Order: sequence, then C-alpha cells, then structure tokens
Amino acid sequence: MTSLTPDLLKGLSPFAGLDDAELREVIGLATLHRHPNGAEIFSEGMQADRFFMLLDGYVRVSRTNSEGEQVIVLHIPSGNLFGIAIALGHENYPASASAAGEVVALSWPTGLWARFAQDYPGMSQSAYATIGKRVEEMNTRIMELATEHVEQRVARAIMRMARQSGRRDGSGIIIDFPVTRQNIADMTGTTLFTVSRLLSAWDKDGLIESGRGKITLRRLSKLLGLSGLTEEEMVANMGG
DNA sequence: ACATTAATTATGT
DNA sequence: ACATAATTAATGT
Repeated sequence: MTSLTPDLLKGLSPFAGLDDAELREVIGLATLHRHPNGAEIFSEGMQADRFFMLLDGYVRVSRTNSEGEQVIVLHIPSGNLFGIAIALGHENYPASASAAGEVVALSWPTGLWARFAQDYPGMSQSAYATIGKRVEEMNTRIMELATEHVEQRVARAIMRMARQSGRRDGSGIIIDFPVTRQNIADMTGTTLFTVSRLLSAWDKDGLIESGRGKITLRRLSKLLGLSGLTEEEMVANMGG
C-alpha cells in the first residue's frame, strides 16, 4: 500500500525547490491512482479536467488518426508529468493515455494548474520542456512513417523503447513494460503479422529474445544497422 | 515489399 | 477452461 507522503515528490524536477510544507500541501491536493496493465487513464477528446504525475511504470500515449486507426505515439517513463494539455491552453486531451504495465500516478484538478505553475517554477519549466521533447519526437516519428521501410521502423521502435525505458540484462537490454506485436504494429504503421515475422527472424538470428509481451535486445550493433541510423543519429533523435 | 486471411499453437489467469 | 498472444503459410495488391 503506497501512502501519500511528501517524499513521493522529492527529487522530481517539476517539484524541485519546494520545501516540506509546500510538498505536503501539493500532496494533500492529489489523488493517487493505480492502474493495471492496459487500463485506460484518459481518452482522446475527453475534457481535460485533471493533470497527472507518473510515479511508477509507463504510460502509453495513442491517438486515433483520420482513418480511424489507433496509433501509439510515445511512451512516458515515470517521473514525468502527463495529461498537461492545460499548459497549452487545451480544454480536451489531445491523445489517449493507457497503462503499459502497472502504473502508479498522482493527479490534480486542472483548476490547480495556474496556481502551481505560478508558485512553483519547476512545474511550468519541466512541463514545457517535456512538451517540447514530445512534439519533437512525434515529428521525427511522423517523418519515419512517411519515409523509412517497415524493417527500419520496427528496429527503431524497439531501440527507442530500449533506450528510453530499458533495463540492463546481462549483455542486453530488456524493455521493462509489456509490448505486444500489435503494440509495435501500432507504433510503426504495420500489421502484427509483419512485426511477428520480423521479430521471430531476429530472434532466430540472436538479435533479440522475445516472448509474449517481452523483448530483450541482444545484439545492439546489428539492430542499429537494421535501423539505418548511426550512433550519433540515434543519440540525437532518440533522446539520451 | 507489405497486407490480408485463416488456421494453428503457445501462454497467462 | 478460457482469452489473449504469437507463429506460420498461403494468397492478394
């Protein structure tokens, strides 16, 4: 049972510089959420009446495009704010958020945003910093979808996840939230069958190990080759 | 080069 | 036992 103590927020950049009393007040206004794998946290278009701080786990952000198919836009690691459409002056969430694995998060009513942003400089700073990063990432991903081939896109998708949310596992890196073939298909604009074929081929060649919802990157250099990226490019547009 | 359809097998609760 | 995930092959654009 996680209890609502001020040190939950300690060391998180949005709340940097707050003293204990302030932290206690902020925490006192928050609601604690626990979401099981796959649970929807909020959905696209819905009124943005709360904003969130991700304490543990990963949040999957997806949008429904003009053709009505859902596209996974990005994954958010813990320690970040999300659902902060309010910071851009949006009344509704521009995307859906669901739990990729188990999620623990705090939320506050959006009515508090203005106050927080004014009183706590770290709040608005890190909000705009993360929004900037996400916009950038979405743009590069849209470029990829338009230009690169499926094999490269899939390679990039799993490398991106490994980079941003990977845990070391001996020689390799394990993506530490559940990812299905369908998920990767939704990230790369393909079908789950194509993803399955690619991953099982890579598994056979020892580039990765994959089970149900689980992917471990084994031969990183080979994958990098398939992605068509140089190391510098990877650091540049995958964020590190 | 990749999607779709369909049949089959594996895996988690 | 059941639902969900993954594989594999055949066929289509």
